[in-house]
Amino acid sequence: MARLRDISIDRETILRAAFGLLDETGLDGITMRALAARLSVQAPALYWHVKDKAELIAMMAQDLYLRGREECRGSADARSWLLALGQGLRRVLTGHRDAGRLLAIARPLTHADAALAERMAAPLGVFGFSVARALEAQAAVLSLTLGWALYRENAAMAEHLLRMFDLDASYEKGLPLLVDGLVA
Amino acid sequence: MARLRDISIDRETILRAAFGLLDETGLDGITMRALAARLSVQAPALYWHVKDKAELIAMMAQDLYLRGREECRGSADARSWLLALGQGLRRVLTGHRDAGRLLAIARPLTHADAALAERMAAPLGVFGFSVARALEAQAAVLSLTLGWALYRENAAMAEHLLRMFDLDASYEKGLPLLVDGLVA
DNA sequence: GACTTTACTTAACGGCGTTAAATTGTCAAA
DNA sequence: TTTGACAATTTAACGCCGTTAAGTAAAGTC
Repeated sequence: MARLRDISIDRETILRAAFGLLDETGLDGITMRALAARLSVQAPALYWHVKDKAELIAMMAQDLYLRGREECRGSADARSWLLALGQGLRRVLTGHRDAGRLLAIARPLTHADAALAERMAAPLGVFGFSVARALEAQAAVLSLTLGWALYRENAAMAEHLLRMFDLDASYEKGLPLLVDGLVA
Repeated sequence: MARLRDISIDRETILRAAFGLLDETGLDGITMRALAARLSVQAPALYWHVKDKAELIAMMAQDLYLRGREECRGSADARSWLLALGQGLRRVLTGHRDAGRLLAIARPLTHADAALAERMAAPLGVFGFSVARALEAQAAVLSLTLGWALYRENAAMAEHLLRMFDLDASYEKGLPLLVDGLVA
């Protein structure tokens, strides 16, 4: 497996390096050249593993979503599942610089078919939600969470405004309000 | 006033042209050269009126926010005011291509001081909200709305998924849930 | 050992935001 | 009525970006 170099790159190492670069330099700092340099490689080498930059961003977005959804497993009812979804994604998003902006500019999944929709709806289906209602509820929670993350990333605006109210505590308060309505 | 050309450009015409360009070509289509061409001008001419592209995007974002807030005026109580805020902004965002993405990447206002915070909180203050509670409530509504707009702009993802649930109707349902909790 | 495949390199292209410098038209003062 | 300051643009260019094309060396295959 070892070719020209002792360890060669693959999609996984590229993804990890991209998150490292994101945290250090922000979304604007993610360039193919900078990412390649971090992997001790020339920029065009990345195109062997990744179609283009948009696909890389989409990979990162999907990774964030999946990590956010991990916390939902084991929830006892729809209410706690939706709360865990929101808080899980929020924790993941606050854990990476510009993560909200990244999700905002990421291009959507290429193949979103009915099977995917049903897979996404399955966890809430266990608690008696129809597919449509499950997707609606998730969309609401994810929308609120993503919007909040974007608010939070506007640090300069938050600078003065955050002294006048607690954005994080506000989310903790707002999320249950929405979720309670969704499960009612 | 007429100089080299019959009509010269100013910040207002630039802003309008930028929205026209946004609607026709999307966020990626907004380049200083394309914007200049639309105004029959060379790109560097824009820098006489606008500091840089980030300022232009910030101007557009502010314009969207202000237009969204216009519908709130005349609301009789906090509940209807917050509902009007959400629906107003949502209507503005759906009226421009990539408007959500634009808000997501726009850099925050440079001078967000205590006076601005109080001005933002004033309308809800009339209905007995403290400054902190007013800012919290607005942040919640705007977060949900912005998040929803971003969802909506992912048309390809929506393509198949939207056949399984109605995103717009879902917002109409989700917003009151949140607002009812906020005013309770 | 010849041939293919994998995974990279070097070189380059066009487009981007932005800056510097030159240029042109307008207006006020001399 | 010429002169000079000023406003608003032009031309030219720089460095960076994503991306593609073509070349190349190591590893796998027959």
